[in-house]
Amino acid sequence: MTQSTISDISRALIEIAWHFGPKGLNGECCENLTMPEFIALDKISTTSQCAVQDVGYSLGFTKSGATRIVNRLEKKGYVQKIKSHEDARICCVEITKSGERVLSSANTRYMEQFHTIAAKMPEHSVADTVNMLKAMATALKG
Amino acid sequence: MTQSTISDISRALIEIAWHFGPKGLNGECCENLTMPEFIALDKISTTSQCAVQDVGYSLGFTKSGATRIVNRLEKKGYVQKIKSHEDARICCVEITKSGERVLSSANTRYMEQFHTIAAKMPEHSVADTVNMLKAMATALKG
DNA sequence: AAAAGTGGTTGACATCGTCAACCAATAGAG
DNA sequence: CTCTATTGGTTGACGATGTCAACCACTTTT
Repeated sequence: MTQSTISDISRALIEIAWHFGPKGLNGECCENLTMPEFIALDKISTTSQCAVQDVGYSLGFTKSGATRIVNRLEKKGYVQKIKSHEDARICCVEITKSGERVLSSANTRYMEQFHTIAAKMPEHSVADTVNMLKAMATALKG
Repeated sequence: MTQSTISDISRALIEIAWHFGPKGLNGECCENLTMPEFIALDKISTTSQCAVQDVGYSLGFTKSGATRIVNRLEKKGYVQKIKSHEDARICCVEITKSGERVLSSANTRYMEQFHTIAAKMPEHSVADTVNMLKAMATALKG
């Protein structure tokens, strides 16, 4: 029992998580966007009237962590903070044109990565693989 | 084009990578083991005469990063460094009993997580899912 | 109007990995 | 056999990133 204490399935999950995770893809998703920044930017782009804490929530960060990541994105010119008219405490975070561009570019990079991998899986069709991953992602949220 | 700039497949991959990655599972795989430590420990447990740099290589870390992570594991009592007899420059890193215990426990936790997810995927059998993930992991290495 | 709650920010801090310089040991060339 | 180049590993300084706790500003409750 000295060798191979962990199972294939754990190893596979880890491999995937590591490759597509914060450290994979050379530690950056696209240009100067880290993985958490990518997730944050996606959240912001798909949420109208996105409060700073909403960003933190989707990343599992504290609210101060949320402030920091939004500030970083703002400094890079990818988002803007605008005070809400309804409630002056809330900052609505909005994606800029530049942010949309970089988000779409990061997406492209992800897709390329995925297709490179998918091409190396002769036993599985790309469509099946995609379906399974989507199902898994859905299951993760539920 | 303001909404939803990134595709479902990217989103699914990110979801999975984030959940099973360094930040997922509450930021720790098991007890006081981080994700990179988990990977390192697995590498060490399956490699005989494991040099410090081998650990770094499997994580994509520099050699100084490798030293640091091995030291952390050593401080926690999960590995031991032993000078090689053949080449006195090399430290052979070996897993301890305590290390094996924690590795196996982390593995269990991973498996539980996976099965919870798999149970929520009615369209896909667990076996199919496992096969696909393994195929993907293999494709990643090749 | 006072008290309690909520959104956001900030300073101090811990963690973690890199870079570059370094030491020790080995291997190769003459 | 010695001198040099290479290799494995460590360390100090540093940058990046997230947390905690205290704080301010604005709202809501009483």
